[in-house]
Amino acid sequence: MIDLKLLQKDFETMSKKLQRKGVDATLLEQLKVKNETLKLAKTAFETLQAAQNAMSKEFGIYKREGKDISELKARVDANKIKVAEAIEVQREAQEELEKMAMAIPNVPDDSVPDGADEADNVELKKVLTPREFSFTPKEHWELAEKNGWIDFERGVKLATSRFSVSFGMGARLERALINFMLDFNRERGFEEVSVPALVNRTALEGTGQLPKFEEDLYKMESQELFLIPTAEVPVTNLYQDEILSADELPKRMTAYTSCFRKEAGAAGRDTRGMIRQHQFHKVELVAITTPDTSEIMFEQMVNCASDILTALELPHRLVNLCTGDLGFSAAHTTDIEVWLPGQNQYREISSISNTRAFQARRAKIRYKNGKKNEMVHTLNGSSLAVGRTLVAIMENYQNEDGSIDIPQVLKPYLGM
RNA sequence: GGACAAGUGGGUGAGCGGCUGAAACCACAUCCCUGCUAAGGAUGCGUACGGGUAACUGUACCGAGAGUUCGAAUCUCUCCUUGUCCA
Repeated sequence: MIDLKLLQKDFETMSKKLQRKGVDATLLEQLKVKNETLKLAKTAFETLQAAQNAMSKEFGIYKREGKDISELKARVDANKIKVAEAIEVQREAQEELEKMAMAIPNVPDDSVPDGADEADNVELKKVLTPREFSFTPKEHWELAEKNGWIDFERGVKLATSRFSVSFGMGARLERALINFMLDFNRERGFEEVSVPALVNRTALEGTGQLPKFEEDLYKMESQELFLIPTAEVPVTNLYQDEILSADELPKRMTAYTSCFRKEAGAAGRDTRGMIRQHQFHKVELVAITTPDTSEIMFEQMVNCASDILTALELPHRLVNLCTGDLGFSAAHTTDIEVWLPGQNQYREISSISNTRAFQARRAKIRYKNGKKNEMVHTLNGSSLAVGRTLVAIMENYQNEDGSIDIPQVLKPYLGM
């Protein structure tokens, strides 16, 4: 949620910044007016309610003293109608305001470059040099099928398109990667947590997936629960509606979960292979920090994810997402793209975001700063998407005959 | 799945429909006293939103929602959660 107080105080600046994210200026204008309306409605209601409370108190005194209450009752009854009207006005204003505010994305940092889509993202640095192949490297689906690691047809048979099944070394590699990543993260100070894969509406509103992106979520029919699109949702919401003490910050967590996405807007993209699946494994990093330390944490998280790829000897690069590619909740995001020689391009494998207080305001996560309660900063990042890592291993470690070498760091996890 | 019971502030735990935003205790914070490994005393100590330079003040919140009432932590209903017993 955007900071309504700040919007009120410095409308011009905030409006300009949000327009970079494509938010309609008139919508913000309306929001500001609505906020003022709500304030007036609140004051009106509270004044009436105060009178009501005062009269009710008098009522008790009258009765105790045996005085006649008929005149007082008439006054109180008349006021009661006004109170009822006032609260209705306030409730409506509140609802409308919330509806508008919840649909507005986070304010992008000034460091976020302008741009329409991923083509405008800015490369920050490259890590490791892609290897030279003496043959034409194959794409991962070809390698996966050739080695019997992944069966795309049977995934479709069991569910629908964009589902796959891993067999043998493919399945074992996934498990090895998950364990390797969790261990790696733990050594960097992230506590491992295991969380539900189904969450309620409140949790998804807290991290910003709802109300705007419901069409990309799988929803249960029997009750209002959704399959998580990322572990960011349950892990961040662990502390929803809590006031943390300063000395328990920063909180650093890592979790492995399956993630579920309808990929509603991605029809026709990456239809082959396991780049874009409805269900995929991911190891996630989540941090909750004080506002003044969130950028340091951000660096640590980016490094953590990048270092995993380095340990796996996978060439990759860091890019700063432009306004058009930036997610709803993020103030700024660094994507990590891994080199895929089969596709001859870098592809996203991790996304690390600082949402600053945006999610904290929605999820009501605060901490005690001296006497005052302040919003925390929340950050999240993948480290890494397991399926895509497997893809990267297949394409980067392939041999001319189609066989695939195993990265050195994974061998202990495979009993090799 | 069925029966019963309970859900109060960081914790334990009182609470008659008005004098309860909520006793008491513990924890915590500040101060005082003492000078020895521990104790005593004083005060303070929920959250959100609004008004005020400030002291302070208004409204709401006692699992959630709805209702009865001039007035609800306290009565009624629904739901959720937890515990116990039965299947």
